Amino acid sequence: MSTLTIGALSTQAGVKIPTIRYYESIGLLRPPSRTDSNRRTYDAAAVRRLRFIRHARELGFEVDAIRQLLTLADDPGQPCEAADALARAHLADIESKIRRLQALRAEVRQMVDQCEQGEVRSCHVIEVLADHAHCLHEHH
Amino acid sequence: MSTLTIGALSTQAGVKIPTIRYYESIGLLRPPSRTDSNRRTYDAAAVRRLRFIRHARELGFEVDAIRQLLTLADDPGQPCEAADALARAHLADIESKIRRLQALRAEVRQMVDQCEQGEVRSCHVIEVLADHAHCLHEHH
DNA sequence: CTTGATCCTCCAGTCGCTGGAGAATGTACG
DNA sequence: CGTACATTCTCCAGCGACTGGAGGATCAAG
Repeated sequence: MSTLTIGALSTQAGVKIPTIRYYESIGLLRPPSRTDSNRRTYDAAAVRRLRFIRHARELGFEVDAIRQLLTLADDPGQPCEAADALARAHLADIESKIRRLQALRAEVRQMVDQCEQGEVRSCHVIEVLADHAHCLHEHH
Repeated sequence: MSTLTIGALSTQAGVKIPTIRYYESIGLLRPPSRTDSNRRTYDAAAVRRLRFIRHARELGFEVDAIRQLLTLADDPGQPCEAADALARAHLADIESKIRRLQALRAEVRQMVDQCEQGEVRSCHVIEVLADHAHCLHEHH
């Protein structure tokens, strides 16, 4: 038998059941056929599609980007510029997040390193938070 | 005159008005006194407190951590271990986020670099997403 | 036939805001 | 003094991407 319950799809794709229903509700997954008793039934294509989604989410793609990637994946004759552009945009996004976090790390690290474990009165952590002027950079 | 309207507090602390009201609603800012016509009135201490909050948020501290930091800052005789521990925990969190993003960057970069700008049929971006086996690492 | 697993829908909550509706004030100008 | 515009008030809904609970129906096994 090649039809799957939502539970089977969940385990095969590694995505929780409420999440699957959520994906359906936002149009990432097409509404599947149903049994007489109204239960969702899926096929192997649904497993592939859901794995694609899961993988893209794990790589940090937003749902909107995934929606576009799925449209592209469904239409194999198209040029792949669009997919490439989405991935490049995502890469740029990741890189900017890394840079920002590295700057934060420097600030917080400095804060922690200068703490002399005394009283709050003279705590560097508290001081830095209270006064921006202690910071490495003007703008975070 | 040393009392401020919410608008003045907003500009002096660099925090939007709805956000100030939100902070009050979640207990980060204490409910201020009011005028006869029910408008909030603040003083210089409120500006300092709100700047502290803003700065901590800019450094990526979660609201819950800020709540604890504020309690500590209000009680200057306490040992600063607790503040230090919060900051260290935050530093560890930032570092783990950086590591995770660097791993993602490697995956996505590889995906993008191997794209040959042909058709979607043979697009590396789509292929990688469709099949986890193409990835650098087993687990993201 | 009964038990327990699985499924259904609907709704509320998470986090940290953000913004709109609609009404009440405050301030400035003529 | 009136009018216009700015500011404030409260309440409520929405973002993104889920997560989980309530309450009820159905299925599979013993």
